[in-house]
Amino acid sequence: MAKTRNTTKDKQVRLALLWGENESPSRGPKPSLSAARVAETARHLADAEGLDAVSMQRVADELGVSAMALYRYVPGKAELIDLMVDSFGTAPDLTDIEGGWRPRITAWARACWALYRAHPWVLGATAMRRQVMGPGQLSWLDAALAALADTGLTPVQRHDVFLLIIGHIRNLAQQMVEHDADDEAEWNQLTADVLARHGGRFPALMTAIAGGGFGPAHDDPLEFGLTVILDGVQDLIDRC
Amino acid sequence: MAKTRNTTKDKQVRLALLWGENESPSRGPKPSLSAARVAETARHLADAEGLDAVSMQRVADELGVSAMALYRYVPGKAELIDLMVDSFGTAPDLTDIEGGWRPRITAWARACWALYRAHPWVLGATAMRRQVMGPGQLSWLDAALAALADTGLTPVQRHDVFLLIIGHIRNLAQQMVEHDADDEAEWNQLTADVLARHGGRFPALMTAIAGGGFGPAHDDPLEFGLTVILDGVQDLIDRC
DNA sequence: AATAAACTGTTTATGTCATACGCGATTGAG
DNA sequence: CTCAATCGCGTATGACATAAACAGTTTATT
Repeated sequence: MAKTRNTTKDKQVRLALLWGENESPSRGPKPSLSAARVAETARHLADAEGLDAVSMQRVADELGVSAMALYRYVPGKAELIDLMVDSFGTAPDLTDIEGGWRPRITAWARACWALYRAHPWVLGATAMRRQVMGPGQLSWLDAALAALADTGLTPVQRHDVFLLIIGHIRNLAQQMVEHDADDEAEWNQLTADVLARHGGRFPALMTAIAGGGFGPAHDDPLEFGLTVILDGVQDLIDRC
Repeated sequence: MAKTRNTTKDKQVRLALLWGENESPSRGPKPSLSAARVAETARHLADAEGLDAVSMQRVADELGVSAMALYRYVPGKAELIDLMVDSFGTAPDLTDIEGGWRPRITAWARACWALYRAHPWVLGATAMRRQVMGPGQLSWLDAALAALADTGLTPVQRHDVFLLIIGHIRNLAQQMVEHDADDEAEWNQLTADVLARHGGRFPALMTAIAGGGFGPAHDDPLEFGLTVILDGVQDLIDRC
């Protein structure tokens, strides 16, 4: 109950924190930390050891304070994660890119993918929960929509295309998280054993495996899906 | 450390459980439950109250046993969730569908999407962790690959197309989880307030909002992305 | 039939987590 | 100078997964 209960006040606090709109207090001791510093520490921790390593206790240890001290700067863990996600700064400037919408949105996608690949925990930090967008995330959204401005698509369609592309990137990130080289081989072996026993029930799968369809991942995982999606978008544009 | 440590034995146990390959013991009292019954109970719980409601304690309560009793049937929570996911049975038969690959894979996608929409927790149950596929999941994979058999694409390409489509479905499910009608309006209002203060930094976004690009979701969320992707796949086929 | 082994469900304990509550210390506003 | 606001912290609390030890039950072996 309390978990899902969100008052409007809570939401305002959450947004204000993200947008740096909190007035600083006049009385009392000088704070030794700041929300940004806490978020930065948590981010380094996530980069180094993954999202699971980010507990309030651990972040506090890293900063040399007690766990409860963090709550003076951040309302709770959810808001801390919001801050971590938004702390990557704004999207790169794509306005100089020549050649129309396709090179521009491609460059956007590559930049976004680079971010997800460098910081895989962002996926877990933004999955399965209401996303509260701060200036950083909004700038990425803005950049993508700007890249699609001259397509002739409607605003709704442009938004849909954006969702499709970010979705593709997130899917790749997901597949990457699951991927662990030494583990991979072992699973493949065990699954092959199982299939040897039950393979008859999955003819298309057996054919695909025999044809190498489950071999090692591509050099450039983004390429295939992005091409397919953008070809489809081109068709959509042509139809209008 | 212990969390990520998986021996080969563990993996074999996990797969055997999923494939129902465990020999039943000869001595000792008759078990009052079974792995399948535990999984079924957990699944009902997840359907009714979401994945967060599925704790070992809660599932045990539901079955009228102590929490630890479950460990006689399931090695741990992760394996229980594997079972829950795989308990949906096999994919529908698509071989009767006329008109080539496109109607077939479309039917597959709609069936898959229906499953995700009816049981949104499946997304959370399969995200961010190594997927152990049982007979149920493999049958869905097999059906999708079979639908793409006559495209002339390579096995690798067919697998990639599959990943693209399942990814699209999962993205929609993700967006659906985040969506909560009463909540939605409130967030939109608060975000609009923020944008009124900082909107100048996001011109393309402001244009999109003014043009209705962030209005209510589509009647058929699957349609747009699926059409774009399959058009792209058609282009790919034509190029070969 | 007697015994031992295998298996049952349970109680109790451990460790991790987020976070509510209240304390004494600090400090700027009046 | 005084005091209320604010600081950082210690100490709960309750949820969670699961390890360990135990007592009762059933069957295979002797």
